[in-house]
This record gives sequence, structure tokens and C-alpha cells, in this order.
Amino acid sequence: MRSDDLTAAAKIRDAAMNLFGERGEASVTVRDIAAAAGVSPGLVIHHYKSKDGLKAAVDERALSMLKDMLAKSSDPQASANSTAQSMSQMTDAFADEIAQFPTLLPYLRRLLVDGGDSTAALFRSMFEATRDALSRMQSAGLVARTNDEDARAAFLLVNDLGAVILREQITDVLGVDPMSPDGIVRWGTAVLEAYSEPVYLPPKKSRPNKGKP
Amino acid sequence: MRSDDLTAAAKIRDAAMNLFGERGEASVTVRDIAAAAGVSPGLVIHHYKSKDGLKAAVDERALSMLKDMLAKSSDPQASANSTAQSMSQMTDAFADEIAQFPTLLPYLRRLLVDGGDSTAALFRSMFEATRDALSRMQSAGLVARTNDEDARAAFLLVNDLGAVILREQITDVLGVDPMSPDGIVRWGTAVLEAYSEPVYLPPKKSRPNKGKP
DNA sequence: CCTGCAACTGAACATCCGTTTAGAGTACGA
DNA sequence: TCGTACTCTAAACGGATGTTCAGTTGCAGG
Repeated sequence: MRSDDLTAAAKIRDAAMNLFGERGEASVTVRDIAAAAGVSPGLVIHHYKSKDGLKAAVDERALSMLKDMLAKSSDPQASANSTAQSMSQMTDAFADEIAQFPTLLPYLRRLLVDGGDSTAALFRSMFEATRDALSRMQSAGLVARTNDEDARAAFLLVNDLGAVILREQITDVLGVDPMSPDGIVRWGTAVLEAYSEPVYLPPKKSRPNKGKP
Repeated sequence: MRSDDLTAAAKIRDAAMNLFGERGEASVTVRDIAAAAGVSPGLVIHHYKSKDGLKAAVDERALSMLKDMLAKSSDPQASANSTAQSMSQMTDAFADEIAQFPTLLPYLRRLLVDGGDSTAALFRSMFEATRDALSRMQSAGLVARTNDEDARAAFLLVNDLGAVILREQITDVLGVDPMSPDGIVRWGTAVLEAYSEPVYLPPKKSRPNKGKP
């Protein structure tokens, strides 16, 4: 049953995750998926009942992978070495996780970008996790106080997700993938600097402003 | 020719920009566009030769509108009142521009999200504009110095575009559209605070870290 | 008036889509 | 050995899609 390499159903699911992440569900046909998985179009429907059923299975799989990944990266933080983590250790751990599931981030990007109810639920749960984590860090004196915790949490979350969504464009202008082992250090350094030291300085007579929307 | 309301070709183009921005090109049919514009499917092809031709015309139109909008919002900054602009004035001006072309931002979102060569070119030009603006502001003492200007410019740009891309999700969790007259004040305040005062505080013994990818 | 040209429509066309169907091959227990 | 259940394929079906085509309208210029 689960013999040599992978079940045909699993091969179909993985191929679909790949293609959906790259092109979006609407631009990927059942025949594309079948060809990528090396099976007939009929088998795709046989295993997943319909294209929507396959999409649901891929969604479930991706959310499960994401949950595992987030759990794995927050567990050791609270267990063994509580305070001794340097940023490079953090980023290295992330880069490892990302490299282990190369199809997850592109698909997460699609989940966020394609809209719909599952997108809203996913974003909301990430938002609440971020807000709670910031609240805890604020109590621990690691994060400054603010008048609008919701807006700040949403802003920080959007920034992280923005790097996931615009990963390809960032790679293009910086010359390095911000989710690669090399790039994540450079990106994380810039992020940490922007959040730790002021970017905009108070002017002499008026107030600071921005240039782009 | 350009009589009562709008040319049929223009109506088709505007309807297409609407639908493309909402659902993405692949999910919108020529018949959908024709119905929204109140014409026959054949006329769509007659005017734009093909669906791809229509897409190209819509892209061109959107980029032209974006260019106008960015030009209009950087002109008065250098002309009349050079330093007396408050943040609320800035955001109000932006909210006005956005409200004037309600279909532009959703389509810009699609341009960024759908990928392709035009996406890369658009992002790169925005990146260079951001980097140059930051460089000028740094010379004027309005922005702090950094070791990696490219990474910082990309980061700030990605954050702004993230709000455009995830606008709907932000609206959902904050209860207010960050691109609306009300919401843009709240969002802009949080952004300005995060960039002007430290978010992450230096811990006593170790270094700060983050919670989300 | 009428000739020509552009806007426009309704119907048709070929193709592609998701899905169905009939059946071949195989494993496994009775 | 038979039968049953399961995986899988090839072919086909109905419907939707982008595009084409023949033809009608309306209008500008000689």
C-alpha cells in the first residue's frame, strides 16, 4: 500500500500543492496535476471526488504542515535554553524548516492571496497568535508599550507575511532569496534593526513623513 | 465618439479592471466582462483583439493611473509648503486619491500578486523610488543611517505593499479598512510609531527575538 | 443618394475543461 | 479457484471558453 516511494494519492496531492502554489488553482487543470503526478486524469477525481475536494485536501495538508512548523519553532523556545537564543540561531532554525518543506511557503502565499473564508480564518488565527505573543513579550519587558496593540500586531504580522508573498520580487531586487539560509540573515538583520532603532528621526521644526503609499 | 457616458471600449476596459482586480484574470471570462460592460462578447475581442490584449490594455491603464497618483502626491511636497505637512494631511491626501480611483488598489494588488515580468518591473521601479527617497531623507537628517540601505528600502516597501495586498484581512481583524479615510489614520499612526520608536527592547541578558515567521 | 467604414450583435466553431463510465489489471481472503 | 474490493486507465460526454464569422445598424463624406 505505502510501498516504494509514495502512494499515488499522495503524489497527486503533492503535485497539486506544487502547481497550486505556483500558478493558483484557477490556472491549473486536473490534467496538469495528473501529468505532474504521472497518473491519469480520472484517478485524480477517483481519489478526491472533485477538483474542489483535492483543493480541500491540499489546504488541510498545508495547514497541518504549517501548524507543525510553528509548533516546532516555539517549543524549544520555552523548554531547554529559554533566553540563550541568538538571532542567527533563530533564523537558522527557520531556514532549516523552510528548506525541509519547499512547497509550503509558496502555497501559504496562495492561501493568503487567493482570498475566501479559509484565508480569513488563517489570517485571524495568525493575528491573534501574534497579538498574544506580543502581549507576553510586553509583560516580559521585551517589547515596548503602545496605544493600539491590535494595529501594531496587525502591522507586524502583515510585514512578515509581506515577505512571504513578495519573496520573488525581494529576491529580484536584493539578489538573494530572503527565505534562504543566506538571505534570511540579511533580511532578519534589516527587520530587527528597523524594529529596534528608529528609522524616522524627529525633524527640527516639523514632523516626519513618508514617500510611498 | 466619446459621447454621453463613456466609449464602449472604455467601458469594457473599466469593467475588466474591476473583475480582474476582484477575481484574477484566470477566473474572469470574456462573457463576464461583456455582461458587466453591457456589450456582446464579440465586441470585446473586436476592440482588444484577444483576452491577452485586453489584459495588456488594462495593465497599461492601471500603471498610468498609478503613475499619475504617485506624481500628484509628490508634487506638492516639493512645491508650496515644503515642511509644514502633518501626517493627517498626508494621509487625508492619500485617502482622497484612493477614493477617487476605487478600482486601482485592488488591481495593483493583482499586479503584484499574479507574478510575471510586468510585476517584476513594477516592483523594481517602486523599490528604486523608495531607496532614492530614503537616501534623500537620510541626507536631510529625517531618516537614520543603516548598513544595508537596499534591504531597508525593500523592507519598508514590502510593508507598505503588504497593507495593500492584505487590505481585506486587515479590515477583518481591525474592524476598519486601512485604506479608508478613518482607517488610514489609525494604520498610519501605528506604522509611524513602529518606525519612530523601538518596538523590540534590548533584554537584560540576551538578545530580542521574534515569534512569527 | 449612396458608398464605405466602423461599431456592434447573435450564432456558430473548435478546443479545453471537469467529470463519468466501462473495463483491465491485481491483490487477497474464503 | 472463485469472488470481491481496489487501483488505475482510456475514452467519451456535456458544458464552458476564447475566438471567428456573417450580417445589421448608423453615420460621415462625395
